[in-house]
Amino acid sequence: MSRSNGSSSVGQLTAHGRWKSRAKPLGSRDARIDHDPNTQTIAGSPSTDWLTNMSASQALQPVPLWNNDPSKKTAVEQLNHGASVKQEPFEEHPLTDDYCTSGPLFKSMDMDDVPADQGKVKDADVDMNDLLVGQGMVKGTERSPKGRDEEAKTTTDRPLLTRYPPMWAENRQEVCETFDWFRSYQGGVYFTKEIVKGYLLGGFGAKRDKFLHDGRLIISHGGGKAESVHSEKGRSVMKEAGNQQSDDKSVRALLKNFREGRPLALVIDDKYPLFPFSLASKNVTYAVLGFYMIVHAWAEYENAKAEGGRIVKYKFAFQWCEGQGAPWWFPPTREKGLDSSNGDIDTKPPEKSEEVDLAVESTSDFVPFHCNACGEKSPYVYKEGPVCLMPSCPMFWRVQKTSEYLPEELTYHKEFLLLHKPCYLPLGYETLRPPPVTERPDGITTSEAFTRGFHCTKCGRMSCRSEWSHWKCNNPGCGNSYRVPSKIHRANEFCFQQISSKFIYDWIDSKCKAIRKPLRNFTIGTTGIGQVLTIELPRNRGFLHHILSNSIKAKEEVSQLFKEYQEAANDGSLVFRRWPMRMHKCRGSLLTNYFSHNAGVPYNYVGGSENTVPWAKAPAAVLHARELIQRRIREALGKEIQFNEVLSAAYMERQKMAFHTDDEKGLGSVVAGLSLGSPAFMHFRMRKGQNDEKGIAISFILRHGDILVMDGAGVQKYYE
DNA sequence: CTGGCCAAGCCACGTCCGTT
DNA sequence: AACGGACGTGGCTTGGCCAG
Repeated sequence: MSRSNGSSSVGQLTAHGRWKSRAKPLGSRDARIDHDPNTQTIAGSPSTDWLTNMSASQALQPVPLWNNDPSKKTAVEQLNHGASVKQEPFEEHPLTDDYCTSGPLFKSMDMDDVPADQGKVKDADVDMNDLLVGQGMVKGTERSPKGRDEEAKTTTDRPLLTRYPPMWAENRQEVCETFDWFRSYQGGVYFTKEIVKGYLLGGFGAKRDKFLHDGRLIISHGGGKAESVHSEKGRSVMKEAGNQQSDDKSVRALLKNFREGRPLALVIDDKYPLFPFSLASKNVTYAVLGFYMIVHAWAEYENAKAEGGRIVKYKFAFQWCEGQGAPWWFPPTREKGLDSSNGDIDTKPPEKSEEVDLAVESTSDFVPFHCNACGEKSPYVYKEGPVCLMPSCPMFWRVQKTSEYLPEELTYHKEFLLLHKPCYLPLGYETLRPPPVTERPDGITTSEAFTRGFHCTKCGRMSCRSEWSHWKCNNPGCGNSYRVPSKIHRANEFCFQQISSKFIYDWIDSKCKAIRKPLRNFTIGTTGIGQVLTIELPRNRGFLHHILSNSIKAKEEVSQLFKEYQEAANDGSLVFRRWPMRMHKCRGSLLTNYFSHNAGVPYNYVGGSENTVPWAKAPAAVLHARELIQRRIREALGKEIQFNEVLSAAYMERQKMAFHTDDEKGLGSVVAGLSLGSPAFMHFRMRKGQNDEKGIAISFILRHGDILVMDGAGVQKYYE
């Protein structure tokens, strides 16, 4: 089944009780209590001092990393010009625009500049020193993908970074959840509506990729990977070699950025072979370089296994945008031409390539090549000949005199590798930093903004929101955290929220052959009346019981429970976390899209035993939830069930749990979920391999206090 | 031992359909 | 006609499982 929050700007909290055999508890994953969106509560742990070194008001200050206001020099610029290389403990700096870049990020840019008495650091400083990447060299050959060209090999022995990048992350989810300019979990080009916002330079380099002028000019093959095999109607089809890449959506978007002069953010990962420093030493997997402009875009023929032997690939030249200081990865001494003065070999970048030496900054316009055949202009890229670089032209990639294709080995035309005229950032591109999340007058801390990641102003690390109560920097040596105060909300605050739906309680696809039985009344306690709707699944696969919580007595009790959950989350006795998934396809760890807490037997699928507390240590709210679910099932269904696990899940706005089954080994045949807070949908569909209709078979709206019981092993066996 | 297949979550995008 | 939400599909990724 899958569950999603029905309303917007709400958070939810869910707890599920499941029954597992005593023998071997393996994970299970259903049953939850959803609670209201707006009321969301946040579990906080006041005992942890996440506000250390950072007051709430400070934390709310916008802190641009790359300041493009020319009247304000960035820290980098100041350093570059020899001003303000103060080495005060960064904790004492006011949190100004300059703080971020002149603080720890660049503190040990030049280790020789650090006064001797700085060796005696305060405790707090020790952490920050830990943040600095150690010096030394790293053998990078093992990281070089096969087929890398010669230039890549020259960078295999790369010095370590001497400081953390202003924005970096250990895994891709952290980048995508924190950095608005790159939200693509898979592709290397992030674009929306044909506008590219971010471009990832990764391990799949191409011949003649370049990293020049200290990274102010970068040449990379365009979006799209090597050969591409497309599947059409179940068959694998090799796409026609001709204009494969120009049809690529990401290439089209990149070309549009080029035409319209839109900047984009460049991101590198640790497999990018041309970056002159090694990111690997301190778990820097991804680092944001900064804003770049596409200054050249052209097509090339590339040899391929595909029929015809050649495919069209697009190449792009990116140039550093002015107004964001100098690139962060070079010591300021280098900018001043003093790079030899400190004699510190470890901080020196590798030898320049021949082409870099030849390249002198130029402000002249690049003279294009005019094609006689098609009349279009192309840049004069390679020494071996000016050629037409329009794939539609019959003279594409052919030398004009001989009509021969360009040779395999090519050398860049000298002038082509010069820096273009300076590229200035347009308005609206002031900062790459994510906007700060601010306190809301209604005390809601579960809106979508609160699900986004955290960019640490101390060490630059981007972190996912992994705990319900606050943000925490994932850098082990940093310890920075940030919390926005939240309120406890009552369930009836969410009553006004409606979810758009064509059904009131449930919906059954006629093709799935399930039978809805008549509404039945039952007795709650001695006087209360409850109602239950039962759906009988076909072929004896089991039952789905929807126990409604529409009597006053039932509502009172679940509202009290809802409050208990929020209080426990706030006082830290119940910690909701997002746990890494065991099975996923993204690089690095991938956290679930909801927060959870497990009690009883371990839930292996998410978190495993780490995510599980024994009953003796379970928060009272969890025990109460378990007791309530068991009692209500007894009253409504006449079944006596002892659940041996309660998984409590908390959802913020738009968070949800994907389709899954609760068929872990050791799980019993009954899994029940209690929803608290805002309404939520729960969907069931046939599992793969079943011959039944695809698509959602049965849906429920679960409102505050509703309990859904999945009764029978067949439910888990055939549905998800 | 190897190669093929599958997984969960997310985004981009196409289509359908209802509303403006 | 234009817009936008709902829904479905495809693609991406990488380690583990399983059949050959």
